[in-house]
Amino acid sequence: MKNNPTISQVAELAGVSRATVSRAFTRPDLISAKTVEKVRKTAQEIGYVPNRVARALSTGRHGNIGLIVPDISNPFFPPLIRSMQREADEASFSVFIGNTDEQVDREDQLAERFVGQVEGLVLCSSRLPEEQVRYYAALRPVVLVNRDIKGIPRVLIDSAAGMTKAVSHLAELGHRSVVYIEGPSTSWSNQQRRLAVRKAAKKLKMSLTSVSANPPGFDAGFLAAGKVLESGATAAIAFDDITAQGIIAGLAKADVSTPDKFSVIGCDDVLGALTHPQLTSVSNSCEEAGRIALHLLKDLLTSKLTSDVRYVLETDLVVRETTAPPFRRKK
Amino acid sequence: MKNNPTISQVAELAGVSRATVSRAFTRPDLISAKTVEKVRKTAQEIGYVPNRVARALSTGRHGNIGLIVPDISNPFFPPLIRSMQREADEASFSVFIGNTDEQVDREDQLAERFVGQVEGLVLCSSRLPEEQVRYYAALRPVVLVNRDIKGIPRVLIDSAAGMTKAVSHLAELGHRSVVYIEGPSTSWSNQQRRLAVRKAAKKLKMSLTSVSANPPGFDAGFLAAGKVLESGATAAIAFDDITAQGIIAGLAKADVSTPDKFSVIGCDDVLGALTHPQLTSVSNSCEEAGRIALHLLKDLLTSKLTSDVRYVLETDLVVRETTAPPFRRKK
DNA sequence: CTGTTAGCGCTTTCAG
DNA sequence: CTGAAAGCGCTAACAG
Repeated sequence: MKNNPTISQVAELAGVSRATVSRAFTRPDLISAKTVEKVRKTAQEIGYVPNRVARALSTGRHGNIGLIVPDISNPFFPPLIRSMQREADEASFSVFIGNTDEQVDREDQLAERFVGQVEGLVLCSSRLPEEQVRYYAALRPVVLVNRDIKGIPRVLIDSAAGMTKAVSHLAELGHRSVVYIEGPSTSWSNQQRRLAVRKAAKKLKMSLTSVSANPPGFDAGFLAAGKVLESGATAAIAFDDITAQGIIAGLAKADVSTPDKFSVIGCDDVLGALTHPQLTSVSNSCEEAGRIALHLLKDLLTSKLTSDVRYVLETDLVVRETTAPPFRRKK
Repeated sequence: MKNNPTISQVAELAGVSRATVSRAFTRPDLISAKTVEKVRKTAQEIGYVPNRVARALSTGRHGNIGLIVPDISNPFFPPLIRSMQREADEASFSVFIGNTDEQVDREDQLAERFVGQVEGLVLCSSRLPEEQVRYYAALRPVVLVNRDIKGIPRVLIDSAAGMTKAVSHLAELGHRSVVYIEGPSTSWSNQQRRLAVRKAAKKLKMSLTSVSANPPGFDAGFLAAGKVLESGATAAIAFDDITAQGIIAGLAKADVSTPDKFSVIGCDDVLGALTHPQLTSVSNSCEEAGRIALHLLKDLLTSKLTSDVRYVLETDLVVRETTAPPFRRKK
């Protein structure tokens, strides 16, 4: 179990050279069928499995890539990881997964650890300083998801369109005052979302305030509910779905029901129809993002990528059950 | 970007031997501080990063492990992956992630690909035939999660205890009639859960019926709501949380609110506090499962594991807001 | 403290 | 079609 059989042992037992054994596994077309057969059989017998590390050192290729995400428990990421994985498998790539728990130093640490043993890196919602990202990008091909750095291939899920629609939707329902619940200030996504909401509100002449819920999550949303109420708004748009749910729970605690007395819109649409009432949310195409990111990385690895790629995925509003006309509070 | 600087280049530029450069990175305590400084600096300048592949070949250790799960989008797994990752990081292990989409051949393929480049493997809910699992276990240390194979270290999540408590909980609230929503009939988990519910109901002299929701999921639960109502029960225990949410939604559609008019309990506790009202559920401690699995693997790697380990994790009931005393329907 | 010398296991020309 | 030989980049005794 510890010392694995090597190519030499197979060679000796099969009565051939090491080169032949090697070829039997990598270029079987180059040697006679019966030799392949013989080699494979004896390999099987002694439990020989090619050592990919040695192979990698020799060829300079190992087909491993690294994927770093801030929080795998955030339902936004699993579909992305899954689709990326799938795309990776197609090219027989193995993927290292790294979870940073939203901490920059852990992200840096993981990237550093990965960079010496991968052909390329995909950084999702990276919180690393730009120069640090560039450092890694200089070492190995890097693709970014939801982080916009010029010169580094990136796929961005642009919530702007969806957010704009969200504001319009609220306006149509009659809301005049809305509050935006902010995510991490360093997050590109948050910046996009905030900006879009701000613009739309201005255009529709709605009043806008904002409340922070950082790091985003159910608890942060729950805690933010008080301030949301104080804001005097009649509707909230949250940085993400989980935070939105927290707000709904927090409001309920204060006897403010959704959507009768307060409207709430989430973002990312990761909960789907799962909750009750079902959350109105800005959908994203994170599966597609994963697929495309890996595609870009593959292209990068085969030098097929020449120009600066900035792939933007649009979003849309999915209206469900947490939005309704505003409730006129007395007093 | 393609040809990375090697130890030799650093050595030459720094005017030392390759061994010294190597030591500057791996055993800095063995050489003078100023040499370390000098080496590190020139390395930095030319963008040298130790090649972990070469290092691995030389030392025979690379600290990589493989993790294979059936479906990363199933909310059951992310927390497990996350805790495993965390535990792995502590020992500077990097983890390969593999998603099988519940397909045996993909699982086999991933395991085969991983086995040549990892120190150990963790297989979650493996669908592989036992002999195949044993094959991999002979090649590399393997730890199983939710798969019970004698002789291979495994951690099992046992829903029985939690299910029993769920039934008791309902009994204490005053319920006399409960309905169990079945998952896949071939699923070991479902069998285990159904059996536990049946036993507990019998013991507490409660009447029990069952309704199928197969394949489990939100829609199946939603559709099952009608039958749940017809059953005459006042409470339901669902095979999993998602199905439970579907039932709640289905009941709501029929103007039966939870928990005032009907109590619902889920299983797996993957939704946490996310929903409103928050779902009462049977927790499965999958985080702990991940942590322990990795711990076992580490022990296995350092030959600290002697006897056959079969670690069983108990489950517990997490009472939240979807259970209440029974509503006495008129008529 | 630092340099020299062998490999780790595999692939890959280059000959036969 | 198969073998011999030369590394891939790094580490690890063993000397100095």
